[in-house]
This record gives sequence, C-alpha cells and structure tokens, in this order.
Amino acid sequence: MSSSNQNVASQLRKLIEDGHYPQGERLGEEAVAEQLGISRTPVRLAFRTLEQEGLLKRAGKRGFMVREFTDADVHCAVEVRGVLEGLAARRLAEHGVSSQQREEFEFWIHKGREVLDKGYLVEEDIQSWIELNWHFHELIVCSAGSGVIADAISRNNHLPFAAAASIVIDKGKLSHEYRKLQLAQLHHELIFQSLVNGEGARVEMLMREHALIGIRYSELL
Amino acid sequence: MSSSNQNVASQLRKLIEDGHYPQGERLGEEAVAEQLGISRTPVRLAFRTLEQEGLLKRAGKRGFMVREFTDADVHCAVEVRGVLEGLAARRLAEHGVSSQQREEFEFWIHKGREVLDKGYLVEEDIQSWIELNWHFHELIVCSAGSGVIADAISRNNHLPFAAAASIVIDKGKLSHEYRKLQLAQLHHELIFQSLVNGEGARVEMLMREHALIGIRYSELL
DNA sequence: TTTCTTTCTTTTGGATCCAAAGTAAAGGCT
DNA sequence: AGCCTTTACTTTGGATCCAAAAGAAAGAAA
Repeated sequence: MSSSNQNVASQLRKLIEDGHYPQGERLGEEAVAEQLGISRTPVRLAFRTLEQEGLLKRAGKRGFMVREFTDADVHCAVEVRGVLEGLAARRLAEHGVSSQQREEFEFWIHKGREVLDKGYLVEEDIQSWIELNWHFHELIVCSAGSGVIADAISRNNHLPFAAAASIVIDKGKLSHEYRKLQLAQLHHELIFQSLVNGEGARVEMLMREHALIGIRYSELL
Repeated sequence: MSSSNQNVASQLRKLIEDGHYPQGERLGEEAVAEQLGISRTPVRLAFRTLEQEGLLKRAGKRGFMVREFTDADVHCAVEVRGVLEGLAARRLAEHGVSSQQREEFEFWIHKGREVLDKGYLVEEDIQSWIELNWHFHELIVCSAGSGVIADAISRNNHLPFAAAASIVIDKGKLSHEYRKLQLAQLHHELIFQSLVNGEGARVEMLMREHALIGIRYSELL
C-alpha cells in the first residue's frame, strides 16, 4: 500500500468526506497512521495540509479534530465560490476572450447540449456533466490571468460541499435533476455570451447566481 | 532558540516576505533547517503549511520554491479580499447588526476619528491606524456568521500584499497618506451606516471599493 | 564533438527514537 | 466526601537514520 505524501492527504480527505471519521472527532496521529498502514511522519504532514484546507482544526493544545460544518458554513462556502468565480469571470470579460478560449468555451457548451438534447438523463450523463461542468468552470478560473484567484477557489473547493461538482445530488430523481442541468446549461451559455461581449458586471452576476443552483433551486425545479 | 511548529512557519513567512529568499529561489529542507538551527522535521511541516498558503509552490518533482508574484497577482489578491469582505459585509447587513456589534463598530470608528481629527499624521498614528483598521475589518468578517468566509480571507491575507494592513505604504509622505486614511475613514463610516440600515448591496459595493484604496488611489490622492 | 548510458551525489520521504508537554488517574489531605 | 497534589500514562514535537528517487556528472560509443 504505497502512499506518497500528497496521497495520504487525499486518502484522509476521502475518509473524512465519506464520514468515516465523524465531525468533531479527535484524530490521533498514531491511530490514523495505523489505519493507513504507515508511520506517523506522513500523517503529520498530511494533518498540516488538511488543517490549512479547513477540514481539520486544532483541538485545544494537542492534536486535531474533524471540523464541524453548519448549514451556514455550507451556504457560505457556496457563496464564496460564487463571488470568486464571479470575480474571475469579470476579469476575463474585461480583459477579453481570446479566440482559442472562445473555441474551448464553445466546445464545452456543445458537450452540454449533447447531454441534454435527448430530453432526459441517464446514469452516465451525470458523470459526463460533472466533467464538462468542471472544465467550463476551470476554463473561466484559469483564464482570469492570475493564479491567486484560482488558488482561493481551489482551497475553498476542498470543502466537499463547495465544489462545483456538487451540483448533481440526487441520482434517484433524474427527471428532477434534468431541469436543474437544463438551467445550468442556460447559465453557461449566458455566461459565454456575456464574456465575449465584455459585459463584466453581468457575467459576474450570472456566475454568482449560477453558484447557487445547488442550494437555492432544488425545491423550485 | 525554541521554535514550536507554527512558529517555524511564521519565521519562514517573515523571511520570505522580507525578501531574504528571493522569489523563484529553490528552498532545500536541509538548508533552511540549518539556518533556523533546527532539524528537518519541523521545516518539512512548515513547508506544507506555506505551500497551502500559496507562498511556496512545488518545484517540479522535488522540493519547493518561493512563489513569484506578478502585478496581476497583487491586484487579484486585493480584489479577492474585496469580494470576500464584501460578501461578509452583505451577509451581516442582511442578517442584522446586533447592539453589541454596533457598539464595537462605533468604538473603532471613534478611534479612527481620534487619529485623524488633529488634521495631520505622526509616526505613531500609522500603527494606531493599522490596529483599528484591522479590528474594524475583523469585526465584519467574524460577524458574517460562518468561519468559512473568515478562513478564505485569512488564507488570502497570507499573501503579504493582500492583507488590509497593507494600506499604509509610504511612511515618508505622511501628508500624502493622510488623505488616504481620511478616505478610508469615510469608507468605514459609510460601511457602518449601510450595515445598520441593512443595505446589503450597497455595503458590499462599498467594501469592494474600500479594498482598492491601497492600489488604485495612490496616484490620485 | 555530441549523445546516450551509467554511476555517483544530493535531496527528499518514511520510520523510529527520545524528550517534553498534556491528560488522566490515583492517592493524600482537609 | 470533596478537593488538591503528585504520579503515571498518553500523545505530540523534534532529531536522527535509512532507503529511494531525482539530478548531476562522468565516461563510453557513435
């Protein structure tokens, strides 16, 4: 069971997200090390990384505990992503979209149409959407002209419920999710329009609203 | 020379900010450990922390290097703080300001008036302003009802040029800086007004503009 | 002379050990 | 019996050691 340093952080992240360690539980270095079959050293390194990511927090004088998240935290994390992606989009609009970026946008928008054009969703579509959605957002963030915004978003996305991929929740009610993705696709296309038109204020507002799909639209669609 | 784990990160942060290690320079664990008079272990831990903070980045397959920042990075870091503090302020406005928070705001605004009322700046005023300014911003961020926003801002503030404290730059031209702080004070008071009036949109806009004082107002004031 | 390969050096990752700090527990005192 | 003190145990922080990987340098072949 080889585990390079970053891999340990990933494993721990997954264990926490999967609820293997309940929120608020205290994590001992020794215990975690034993569970992963490694020594304490890489665990200690991973703890520092996870602490910065906000998944762990210091438990008093000694050790770490799994951070507890309130509903307000979830809402805020989504809003944080909204304002940051909004900032990235506005900068891109103000700076201008290159022809290559334009093509990439069109490619991922086309992919989105492909998923939705048949009028309903199947299981595989969810993974397709997650991927194209990720690429679309990544394209905006990476085109903002500075890694600082990308970093801030990336750090925020370490909170599992904050990432853009968390749009699709309920795999049971696919017909219900279809309308959600339909709206998300509409957002994508509006955002693309605004970007190429250089409408900074509008694209920022659209991005911010787009981020809220996961938490404020569920009961309405 | 005792150096607890977090202290090592602080020391390294300071060394980097002071330009002791030039941007782009590769940092060896052994070398840094020797300079700080400690062993490699705490240095390795600190590197992971600094990496997450964005001050270090991985140098290829092996080791870390001091991250290089462009002008765009500086600008973005300030804008990131602006949108995040703006989000925090809007949430506070929408949620309502408690009477205790109101008193604290009034206290720090009063402190600001004290600094500026005599009509000019002296050396000591700078430190006073940095402190009251910090408290004012901290009050907004911590009142947003979720640690997630505070964390995001805190992480961004690890970039030295991004922190709100970086408003005062030139200690030589104090008369020049006076007008800047005068405007900042005006912002603070407008922000306070909007907050207590529940004007979410306005206070968000004000906070965002307020963040830009450090980079967009210098040549105009 | 250039390039590919092999060897050697440097540096990092992981494991283990020791000391120090924290916490829990036991015992003594009021 | 309750509380304080002292003791024992647990857990973390730092140092050192070893192995593996990356990089550099040297040597051989074309």
